[in-house]
Amino acid sequence: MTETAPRPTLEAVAARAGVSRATASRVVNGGDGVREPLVERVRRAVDELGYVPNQAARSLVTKRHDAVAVVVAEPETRVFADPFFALQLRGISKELTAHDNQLVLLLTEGRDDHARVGRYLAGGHVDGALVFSLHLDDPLPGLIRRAGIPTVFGGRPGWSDGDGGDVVYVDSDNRGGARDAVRHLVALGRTRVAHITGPLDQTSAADRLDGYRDVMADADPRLVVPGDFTPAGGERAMRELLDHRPDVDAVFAANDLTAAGALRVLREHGRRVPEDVAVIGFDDMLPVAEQTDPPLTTVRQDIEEMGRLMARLLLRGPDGPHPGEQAPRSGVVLPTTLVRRASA
Amino acid sequence: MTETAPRPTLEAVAARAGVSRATASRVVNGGDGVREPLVERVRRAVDELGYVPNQAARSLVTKRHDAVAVVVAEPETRVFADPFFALQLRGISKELTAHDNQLVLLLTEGRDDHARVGRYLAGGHVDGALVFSLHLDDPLPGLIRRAGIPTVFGGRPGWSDGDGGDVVYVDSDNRGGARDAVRHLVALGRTRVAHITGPLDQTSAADRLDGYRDVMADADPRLVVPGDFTPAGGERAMRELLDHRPDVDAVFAANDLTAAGALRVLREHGRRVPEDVAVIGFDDMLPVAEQTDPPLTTVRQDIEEMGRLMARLLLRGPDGPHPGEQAPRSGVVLPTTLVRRASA
DNA sequence: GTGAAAGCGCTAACAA
DNA sequence: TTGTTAGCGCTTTCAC
Repeated sequence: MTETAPRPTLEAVAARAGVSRATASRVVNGGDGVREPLVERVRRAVDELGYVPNQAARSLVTKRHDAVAVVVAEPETRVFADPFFALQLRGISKELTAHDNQLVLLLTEGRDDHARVGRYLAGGHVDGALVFSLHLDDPLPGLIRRAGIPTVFGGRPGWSDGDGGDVVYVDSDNRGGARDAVRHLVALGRTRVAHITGPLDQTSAADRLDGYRDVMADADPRLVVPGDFTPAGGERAMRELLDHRPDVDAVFAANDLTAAGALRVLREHGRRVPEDVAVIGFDDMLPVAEQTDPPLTTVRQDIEEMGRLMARLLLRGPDGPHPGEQAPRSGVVLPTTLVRRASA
Repeated sequence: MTETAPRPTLEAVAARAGVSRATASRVVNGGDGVREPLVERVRRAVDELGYVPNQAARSLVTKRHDAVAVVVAEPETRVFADPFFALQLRGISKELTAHDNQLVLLLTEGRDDHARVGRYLAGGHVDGALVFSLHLDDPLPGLIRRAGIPTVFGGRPGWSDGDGGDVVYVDSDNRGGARDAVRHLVALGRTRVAHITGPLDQTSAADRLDGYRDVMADADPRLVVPGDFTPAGGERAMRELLDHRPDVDAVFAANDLTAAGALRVLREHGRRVPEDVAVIGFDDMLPVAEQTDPPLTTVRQDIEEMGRLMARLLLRGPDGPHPGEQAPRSGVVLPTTLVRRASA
């Protein structure tokens, strides 16, 4: 990596504009309290020299970094196999950019990485962290709390906080969305509504199951079969379902991928969808939901907005754009909507 | 964003270990030329205090940042709708982590963003950039070259470099992979092999078309129809194909998504795959290729490895881990392999 | 081998 | 309003 040409310093700008470094600094940082003609001269000098502030020097004294870490625990490849995370990332990026913050991405792959991430966060490189922690037993949240930097979680964390829930997170209404889906199936006249769950150590999956149970309180336990958010898991579960309860007339799958798998098995067994079995997914992952046969009725969540909101909450601290307005001390839950297509 | 507790400085470590700041610094940076007992004492002090070096202070003097920007131009949502980019990102992240570098993600959404990114890169926040620039007319590459920082491109850039090709990039062998695919179809005895292209302003798509032509030099031009890397585009193209050349007996689709669309239309028209029409995709995007009906024969590229390699090339400058070993002055092309499943 | 001291580029008191 | 000055925490000559 070759060394680049030395860039002009504030000193150079000040000299060229015929002012002190302090005044030049003031102009660069907004120009409040500097008389117009001077502002003008400094601005010109900045342009002519192509001056860009040295962030390291600035951080050294301000102790701010205008950077936010996005931490993604990634025990499984799955996290990346669907566009879910990418969409959140995009929302986050947009919001951070709007506030002139940089996005530092921290991907973790195991124990060693956890230590590394903990060190990084504790090391004061960033002003805050956005964390995607998927599992109940994830050590990451603990590490991060110990690092003592402002944090917003993506999805409701699985652990309960010892001292009473001042954990900030953004989640979508998994339980409510599941309820809507199942109610829709019931309204369609289905009476033997099954549920293929997600991995229940993730709160999103657990919440969806709860939503199902809210409506189908006393359903046959055999109508609930475990899945894992993958198409293969959906196939397996659907076979089991067909085995134990061949009379099943509706399936609420924990996500679209699972539903896609179920759909395939149903076709394989000659069941018509939705005539014989109605199917509903969750996520409204377009590339999946629109491409299944038939297209999938599903529960939509605004994933990009979740990302934006996370960033907004993080930035909205005492030093944030709205000093008065306190960040919430716990979770924010975004609504979901049922999207009707052909499968139910 | 609340201010966190003041962290221990090198000064504190030195005091605790009973050495000078300079010695403490030496130990923290590897400990060369410091006598063992002192090293030991400093190490202990670091642990006890939980000392983490202040990166801003360090950068201020070293002018290095141990950070690399990943720039992703994202004119279309598509970039994120497939796991392609996510996989590269993962490869990049792994490699950077191994070299203690941070990953700063820069997502761009339009003209304004370009200026912002240019400023950031020129501003000396990072030691280098990994750039994904998809289109021929993208202004980003120019901006970045002007920023004058070491850069590696993901995919062969569409523009040719004025002063003779010292553009470093990593690509996979799109042309060779396409050739293999088409040859395989020919070997199957197919004589009317069609190609559904990708967007031809992307070099990957253009190269795949070239590969097709290498083998099918004098095919009916109507066997080549434009697609856009999406399933919808694949459907459209397949319909056109069936219209103009109902006798088509094989299709090489520019990517798996396109192939999935084509497959659907073929089924719709009662054509059996592979009996009536053999189909091959490109990418081996598992969630797509394995889940189509029938599972897709396709050309695999090692996407994660591309990411790793990009990072490795960037880091391998004069200051990198292998000072002697120069980075290549142009492109590195990774091989592809044909993965046989049921569709051809 | 170790320490003293200078200084990276910037902001923020404080004086003027 | 503007300038002077003192660091922020670290690395790196340069003496010792």
